Amino acid sequence: MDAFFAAAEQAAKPSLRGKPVVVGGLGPRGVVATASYEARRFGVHSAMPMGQARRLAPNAAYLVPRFAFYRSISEQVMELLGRLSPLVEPLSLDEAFVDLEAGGLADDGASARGVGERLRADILATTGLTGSVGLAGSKMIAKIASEEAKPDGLVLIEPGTERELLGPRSVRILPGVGPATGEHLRRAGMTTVSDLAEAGEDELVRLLGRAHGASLHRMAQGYDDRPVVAERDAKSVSVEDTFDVDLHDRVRIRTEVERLAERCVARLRASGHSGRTIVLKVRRYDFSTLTRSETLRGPTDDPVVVREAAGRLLEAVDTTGGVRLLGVGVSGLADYTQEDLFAQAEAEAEGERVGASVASSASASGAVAGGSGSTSAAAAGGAVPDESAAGGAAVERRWAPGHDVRHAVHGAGWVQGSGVGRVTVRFEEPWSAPGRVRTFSVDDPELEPSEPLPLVRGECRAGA
DNA sequence: TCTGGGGTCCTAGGACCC
DNA sequence: TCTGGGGTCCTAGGACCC
Repeated sequence: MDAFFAAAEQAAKPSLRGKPVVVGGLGPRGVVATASYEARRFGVHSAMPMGQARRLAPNAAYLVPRFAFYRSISEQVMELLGRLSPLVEPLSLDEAFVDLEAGGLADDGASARGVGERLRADILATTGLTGSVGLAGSKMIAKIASEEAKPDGLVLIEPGTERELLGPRSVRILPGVGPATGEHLRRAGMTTVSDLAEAGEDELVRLLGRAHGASLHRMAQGYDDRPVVAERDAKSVSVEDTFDVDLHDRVRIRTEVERLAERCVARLRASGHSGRTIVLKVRRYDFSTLTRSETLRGPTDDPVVVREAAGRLLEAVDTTGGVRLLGVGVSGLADYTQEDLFAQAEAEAEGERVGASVASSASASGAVAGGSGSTSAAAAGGAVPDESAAGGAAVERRWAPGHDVRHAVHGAGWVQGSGVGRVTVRFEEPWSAPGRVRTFSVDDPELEPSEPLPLVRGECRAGA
């Protein structure tokens, strides 16, 4: 999808079409998630600090991401891809590989091009958004082709022409070559793909390590036989927060870690997993980042166990100077249910009792299955957040820029901005002309948050 | 207004085991 | 009895991707 988040916002908000739109974090430490093509002309791009984007494009519309909305569009697009082939490998909300051969719909350039053009038309009809298609004989080349195709295009790279096409290009177009590897290669005198292709595999391995060197050597020849993989299991679940101002207070840091642990476990459980390794992540005031991890004897999805493990890991971290970011993750995932865990803990406890006293086996099983006993209630009480401090933030969230609202008299609209007790709303719908702006009190009883409207009007999309 | 959040994969060293 | 050769697991960090 082309400039996906920004394009989705423009589709939802007629007044933003043709205008620079920047979607990203609006706090003091936010970065750009997606810039519309209009905003890119000012030099704004993904991962840029928001402050820098505002200097470059002061008149752009700045919006927070609405992931649930983007996900619903993404599902529509992925459904269309699923009609082409059973082998669809999503890379993110807005990008996927499709194995057309496995779908039996295309077996040469002409048929593939036809499928690609029909797909683009279907995506536009279904979502109101444009997508770009790259067609080639491998994932790597198809990806490069899709980059070339953007925005709103289709590029087919005929098998056999890969090397001449890639040769003169920068090493940076190869997947897996980022800033560090690019610089590494430049210092070794290699800047183009053909430089890499001419270098021996041994030299690349010596330079970049076994796996990276070997794979880059193959990619530089235009050779890539990685299959399209439809279902891959998640390997980890994590949550993290960057704070608007650095945290110094050790007690506050501790409670934030505990809240992150709760959120992480909620997501872990929602995904139907448990995990063995708990990871704490700390980014300090100077941006130096460290992780500390602990592997349990068995997988858990118990919030108390994860919270306590994260807390123990924090004990060993020096936070003097301040903390900018905290994160908690769980890896070593297993798809055990809670029942399985209890059964497993019982079994292990039984096993331990055979050779040990009852007292020591009880503490051992606690270490495995978690302190789901007496510490639970106290810890849950301690984790209740201080709501009074979050009052202002709650108002901000309720009227976040870009979010949909409904007014009893004026109908559907979206928040253009808010502050000093006022909220400014533009009243328009995806299919309407650009609408008018009105301002209300933040506690106006006639104004309420609402769900995003579909971008394409009407129910019958299937015939598209 | 200087740097998000969610992931994946790889490497390297040490412990441990046979 | 001056020092092997694998293999696996764990931890920490780094590069990369969207």
